[in-house]
Amino acid sequence: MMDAGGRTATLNDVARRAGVSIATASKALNGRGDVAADTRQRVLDAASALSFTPNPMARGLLAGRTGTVGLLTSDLEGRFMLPILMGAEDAFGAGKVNVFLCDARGDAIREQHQLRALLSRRVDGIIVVGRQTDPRPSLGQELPVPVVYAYAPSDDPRDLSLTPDNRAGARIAIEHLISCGRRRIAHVSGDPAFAAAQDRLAGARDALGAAGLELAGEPMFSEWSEHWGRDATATLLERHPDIDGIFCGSDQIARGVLDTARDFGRRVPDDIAVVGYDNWEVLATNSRPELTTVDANLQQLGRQAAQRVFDAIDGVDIGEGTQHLPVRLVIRGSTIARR
Amino acid sequence: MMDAGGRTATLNDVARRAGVSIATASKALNGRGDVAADTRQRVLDAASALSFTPNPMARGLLAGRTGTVGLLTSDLEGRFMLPILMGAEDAFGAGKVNVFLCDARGDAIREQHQLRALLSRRVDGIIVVGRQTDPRPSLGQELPVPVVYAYAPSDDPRDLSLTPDNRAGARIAIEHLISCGRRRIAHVSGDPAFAAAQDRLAGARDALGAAGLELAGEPMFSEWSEHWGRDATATLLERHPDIDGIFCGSDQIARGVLDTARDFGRRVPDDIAVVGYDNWEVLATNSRPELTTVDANLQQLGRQAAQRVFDAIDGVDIGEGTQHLPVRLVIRGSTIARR
DNA sequence: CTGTTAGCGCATTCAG
DNA sequence: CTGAATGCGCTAACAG
Repeated sequence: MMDAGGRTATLNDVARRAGVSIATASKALNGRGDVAADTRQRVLDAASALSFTPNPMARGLLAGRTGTVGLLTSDLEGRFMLPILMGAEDAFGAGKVNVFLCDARGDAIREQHQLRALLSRRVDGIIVVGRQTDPRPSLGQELPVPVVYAYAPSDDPRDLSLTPDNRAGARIAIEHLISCGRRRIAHVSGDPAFAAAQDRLAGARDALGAAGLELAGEPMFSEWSEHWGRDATATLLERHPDIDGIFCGSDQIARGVLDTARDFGRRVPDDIAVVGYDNWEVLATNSRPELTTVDANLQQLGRQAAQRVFDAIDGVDIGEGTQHLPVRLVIRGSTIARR
Repeated sequence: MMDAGGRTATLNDVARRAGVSIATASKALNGRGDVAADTRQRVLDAASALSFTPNPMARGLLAGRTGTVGLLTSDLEGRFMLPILMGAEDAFGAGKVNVFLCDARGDAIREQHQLRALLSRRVDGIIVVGRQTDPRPSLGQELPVPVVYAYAPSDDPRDLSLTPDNRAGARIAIEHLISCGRRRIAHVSGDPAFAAAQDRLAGARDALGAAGLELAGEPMFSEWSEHWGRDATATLLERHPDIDGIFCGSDQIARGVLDTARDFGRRVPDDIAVVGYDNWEVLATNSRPELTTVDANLQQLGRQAAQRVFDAIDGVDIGEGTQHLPVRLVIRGSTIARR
């Protein structure tokens, strides 16, 4: 990596060591042009002997590309950010692209700041990751690089946004409950101001309607917490003692639901089947019984977002509008009893 | 940002617009050398009119510094990675430094790969974040940039590592239980192969010994899960029905402990006080009762790691060896009853 | 097949 | 005070 002087090896060093010109060395290393086989080998040997790595700045200066992309998140804490980030990092890391991570902490001013920093670094593209599925303000159309929105869609239909299909997720959850023989299904969800809450309710009603059923009681909205899951279930079991299924707006809520069902002496899944949402493993696989839940395939979503940015950088038209990506149901013991 | 041709403005454009040479423009913008006040103003006006931002690649090519730092994590999923990452991003983001995120997925080969990528990008420094507090292989002493290890210390004492003080954490947890009047305290922890498990046990014994007490029964080790917390507690209450306090190796385990205590009709904290570890909020604040737990101040740790890298880049000697950073106890309802 | 030449955008000599 | 020239490390034309 460094010669005796502590300086990192340059193409010049490689060329000299191989006894060729700097241009030939460049071609040999990049497989460009025609280079004699043995010459190429000499260059490769010299390069590896010196642990030569091309300076991406010099390279980028020519190409006008930096081989970097910006990942602008609005909240690193978020449970949703991570799988997306991993997926993106995955897709990029495979190639020669590196990711600049910027956390705006959900602050619009700070986001502008970070955006400027990314642009001044000449990133080749940007992925914007939000923490909710509610539309967020667009970064605008005037940016010199392609932008893809992940999880939280942009409010401008000219942008490309990838977001999980909450409505379909709720549908498959309800269909599963119905296929388990449940007919009196209630819904306990989080803050009704969230698009996710509304979309999931809509999906649930879609599926119930298609089966000629209705929700047992009014949907119960409050907050995305275990506490609420517990409280809601207590109320629910009092008002509708005959319910045999509960579809929850999140795994956290579902955990609370399971707790209270247990306290009330209802067996899950025998008396009541419960479905969560998010497949937050630490919650879903540690409950009694383990939780059937909807997984939004977020890592996949992150990978796709990265792929779209790639494509856009390569000049491919990636389309626009909000695309709803498929989700999947993970079936565990809270809907189907273990043998 | 872009002129009519869609090209981003260069120093040349600024100079021409201001009617000066490119060298003068450079000096004016960077406050170097002597430039007449009105000339400087003309240049600044031109620059802002063109939204000029210096190309960091051209600049870095000259300076040898890039203003970027690499964050090499071994596992993005990890619950510990995040606060550290946030802290670091925080400390850097404040200045003119940006963070390259690399996830090695816990794979040594992949880590080498990422390391090369970071070095070839000429990062000015590197933070290595691990997912356990067990020592990890050093990246070596031959790197051309400073490296700081966070959470997982390096196994080479010549490296600088920052890791939470698990032993002290266990001590304050036990001291708190004792101060709550508990005398028969048991310990349920995770995988004994983890340094964290051993350090916490040692700290617990320190504090018990200092009070002339001993652990109630043998420490119980298995895995860091709710399931194990439940199973362990069942065994524990059978063998030692008189215990009045349980110190848990993690919040997950503590959740399981609370569950089983409840099943067995033991009131928390009246009959048994429970302390967790990690302050994983989603678990700790949603349990019944909420969980008293040890917080490792990870965000703080991340900030410090970033600061050390800064200092090292500036040529300050940052020392070496493993430094154990202070942790704190967060007291909630599982040890002190709510009024 | 190989080497020479000319920049990419910028900061820094050194002359004017 | 200002500007012309030099080079950071590399690639892409073109000559040889």
